[in-house]
Amino acid sequence: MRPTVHDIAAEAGVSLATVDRVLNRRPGVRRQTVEKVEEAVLRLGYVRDVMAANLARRRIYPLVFVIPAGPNSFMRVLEAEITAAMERSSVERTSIRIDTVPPFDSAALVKVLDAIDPKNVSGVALVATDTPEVRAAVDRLIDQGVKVATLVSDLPGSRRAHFCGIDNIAAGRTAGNLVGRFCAGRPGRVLVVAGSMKLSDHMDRASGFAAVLEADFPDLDIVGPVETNDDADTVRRAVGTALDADPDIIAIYNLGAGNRGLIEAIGARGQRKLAVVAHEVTEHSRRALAEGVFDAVINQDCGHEVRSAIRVLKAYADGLAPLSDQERIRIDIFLKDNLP
Amino acid sequence: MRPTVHDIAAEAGVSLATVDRVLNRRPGVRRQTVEKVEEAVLRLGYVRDVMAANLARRRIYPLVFVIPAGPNSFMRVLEAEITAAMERSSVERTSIRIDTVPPFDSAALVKVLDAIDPKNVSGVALVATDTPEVRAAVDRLIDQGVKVATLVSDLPGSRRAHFCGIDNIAAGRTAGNLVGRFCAGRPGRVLVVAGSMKLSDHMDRASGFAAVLEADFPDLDIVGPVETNDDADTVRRAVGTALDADPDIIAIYNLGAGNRGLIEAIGARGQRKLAVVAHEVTEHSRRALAEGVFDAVINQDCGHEVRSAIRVLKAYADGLAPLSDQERIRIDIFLKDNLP
DNA sequence: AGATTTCTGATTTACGTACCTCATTATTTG
DNA sequence: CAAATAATGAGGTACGTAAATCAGAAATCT
Repeated sequence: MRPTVHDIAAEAGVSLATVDRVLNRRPGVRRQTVEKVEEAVLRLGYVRDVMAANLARRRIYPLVFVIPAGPNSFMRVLEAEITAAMERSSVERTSIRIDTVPPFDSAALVKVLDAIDPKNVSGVALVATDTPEVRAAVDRLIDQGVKVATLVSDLPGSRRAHFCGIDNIAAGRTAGNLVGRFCAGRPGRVLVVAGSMKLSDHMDRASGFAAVLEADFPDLDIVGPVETNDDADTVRRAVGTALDADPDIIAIYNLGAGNRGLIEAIGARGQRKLAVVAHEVTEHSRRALAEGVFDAVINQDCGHEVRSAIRVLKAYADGLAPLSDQERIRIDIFLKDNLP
Repeated sequence: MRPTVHDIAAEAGVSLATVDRVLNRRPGVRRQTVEKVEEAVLRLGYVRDVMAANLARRRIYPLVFVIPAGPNSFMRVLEAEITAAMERSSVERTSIRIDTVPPFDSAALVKVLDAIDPKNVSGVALVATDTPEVRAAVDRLIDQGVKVATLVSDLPGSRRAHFCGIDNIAAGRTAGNLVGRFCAGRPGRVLVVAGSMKLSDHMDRASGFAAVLEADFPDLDIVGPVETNDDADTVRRAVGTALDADPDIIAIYNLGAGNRGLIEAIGARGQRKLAVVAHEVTEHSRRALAEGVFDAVINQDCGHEVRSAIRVLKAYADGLAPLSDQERIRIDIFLKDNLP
């Protein structure tokens, strides 16, 4: 049987009330006594029964997800996953709110973050735009006791508790390896399409991709990255222009969103044989894979990311460390055969 | 506020005791009254608070994992993951036991399954050898009220509640696609190495692989599958013999274990350029990937599988349906760049 | 009708923790 | 040394459910 607070009280030779005060960091206990209790906790290997604790304190975890608005399919899937999590909220004792902000607008993001009431919110997960103002706003939240996790795109240099997302440098490297192999020694140029270099995930992918191409596939040269603000129509125009201008482009790596535009641009130039690697399994990219327009899609499981964010924020709110292994998000590679 | 048993009692106009009898399927309630209570449950949208319930009934979930003994790295990693889960057992209210059985020995497996006491075990997860006797033993367990999940290798035709593993036909197809692309149009033969055709996962992979090669890469012919009982030395000898005998082998797909033997056989014939795809990230395959001996490794996250098995068995023991999305195990593709 | 048997209600205790009040004992301060 | 303050103990209630007991009501059988 695992020990209970009663066992701790007996072991430490104090009353239940004192144990409770120590465990919950309430004042009114002498340092000596605190140590006695803490030793007893260690000796018996006591761990708080989180279920009983939550039951007793009628704990609910008010969480806020801050995600970009707009037509970006991936973000809409992410939103759907959050909505799905909201339906489990009564079971999981969470109370989840979604705040959407205009994409690529760090001022708006800061405003939303500053509007969060730390008294009624225990955790915030946000898709971060990597600017100093956002970093400052996040740190302000943290100073007010709110636990913060970044989602999809990290905020390096901030004090966020956790990043729920993939290693984007490695993702870029993976894309480089795939593009290189799919080109199979054929020399040429690779068009790189990005959303915005203000997103740390896009930055990282671009640099990982470039590093692999330079090191392992010297016959392939990079064109770009072209910035499109993740807008499909911009992607379509940019890719079209680039393909028409440069007949030596034999591969495309879209490290951002706007896959619909990419598919349209390629479709309009059907004769051309291109190796295409993109990110995120969505309605569009899934079809493109199945039809052979895309060769591979690199994916992050955003359902996993959302669930992970919730677990992590709850754990931190309880003062616990999350189970690191379970929270690592994989870099998925999807060919048409292993699509889920 | 979510409704409680008290609300149900009031709504149905019965006492708490009756509600309890209905909810826990205890006898002694008239059909009419049962219906009244069930209607009230539906009307109020009552869901049992699993935490409070477990607290009250001092619920622990005694689970048994039945896995193959022997040096198979993947199985040892699996075992390590189960051991890791055992350390969380006090928090997760589980009590986990591992039973190991000699590999490929369905008689021994049946014996172990039959030795499981249904009174003290609520769930069993097993790596199944696909034979009629095992199927029968599993169904016997199920008839005694034990929840059963298959792990890694499924048991088609049995009444197991859940399969914690990947779609192995799709995994084989994925391997076929990778091998085909890595050969880049070069004609030749592909050596297929398997563990045992008594494992449904190996069967499925072989058929998926063959289907893709036949359909999409007609220039590649299959040699094998060679059966090795997942023994590394057997793999080494078999691959060595095949390579020496047939200079047209340009690729190898090892759909079973024994990667160490494969690496040794390839290493001893260093001059030969081969596309190699194998399964499962282990110490050996990881190094082989990093060193360029393997080109890709298809993986199932066995940590995820173990955690999933536990969640699923607990859910079924509580009479709940598991959260299907979270329990789907992905077919991971690993290149050297996206190794976790 | 009376005797059973089958339901149902009322009430209680327990699970492990949180949190509250009130009383009591150390310890420090003036 | 008395007064003030800090530290601790004792005991209770609550969370939502499980499970048990016992008494009484209703249905069924003889």
